[in-house]
Amino acid sequence: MKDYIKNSKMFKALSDATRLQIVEMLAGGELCACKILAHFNITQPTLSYHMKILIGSGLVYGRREGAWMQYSLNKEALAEASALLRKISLSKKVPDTGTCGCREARA
Amino acid sequence: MKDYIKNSKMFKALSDATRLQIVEMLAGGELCACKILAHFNITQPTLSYHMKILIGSGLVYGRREGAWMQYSLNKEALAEASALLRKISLSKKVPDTGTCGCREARA
DNA sequence: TTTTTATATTGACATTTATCTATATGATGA
DNA sequence: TCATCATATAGATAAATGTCAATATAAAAA
Repeated sequence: MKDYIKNSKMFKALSDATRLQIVEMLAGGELCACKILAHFNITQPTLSYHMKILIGSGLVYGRREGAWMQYSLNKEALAEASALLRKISLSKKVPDTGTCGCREARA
Repeated sequence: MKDYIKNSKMFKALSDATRLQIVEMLAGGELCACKILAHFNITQPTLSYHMKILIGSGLVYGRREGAWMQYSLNKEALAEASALLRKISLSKKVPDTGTCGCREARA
């Protein structure tokens, strides 16, 4: 899978305000689904849906502990996403060809 | 506006593979719309739509230069997004209360 | 085993998204 | 001014998204 597809999937997981808050909550350590649910005005199936997306993106791990689900961050994945954005933010300008070239390219 | 709403808007802008590629292209410096368009199999109105979203997210600047639109990165915004993810990826575990507490909370 | 608790899945639905075609606007050049 | 080029907007549409209620599944407790 092309990087920009994998990465866009990660950013998609972070593109929902609820999911972003969940990721921030998990920064403090592993949490049970019920604790996460208590912080939002959403139903249990909706949380389950969001967690599935977060896990599918690779940003979050889930493990069953008896009757409960425990969720935690994949910090490596977050660090990679951070590094990608940082690399772009630090990128150097490549000398360009002067003008735009739209007109010329068509002539 | 709450941070996680503003930030989720930024990540939403990056959550589309085409837009993510555009941001990566802009890492090399300012580009004219026509040059960006040439790299994708999308129509001009579709590109216009994506650029509007990127600008709305704060990640990209647009300026008109005569008949052309020149787009460039807001590197500060990218650095901020990167820093947010990095902060989360480096976060330390907060001592928890032991067990999950679902059962107890309900009793 | 039966009941209760925690989570997942299904199906429905309204909203948002990405895309196109057609057209409008804005700027250049003849 | 008129024709052309670059971009933006409008309207349509198919697909994806986020949400819920209802139900299924899995584990624990009685």
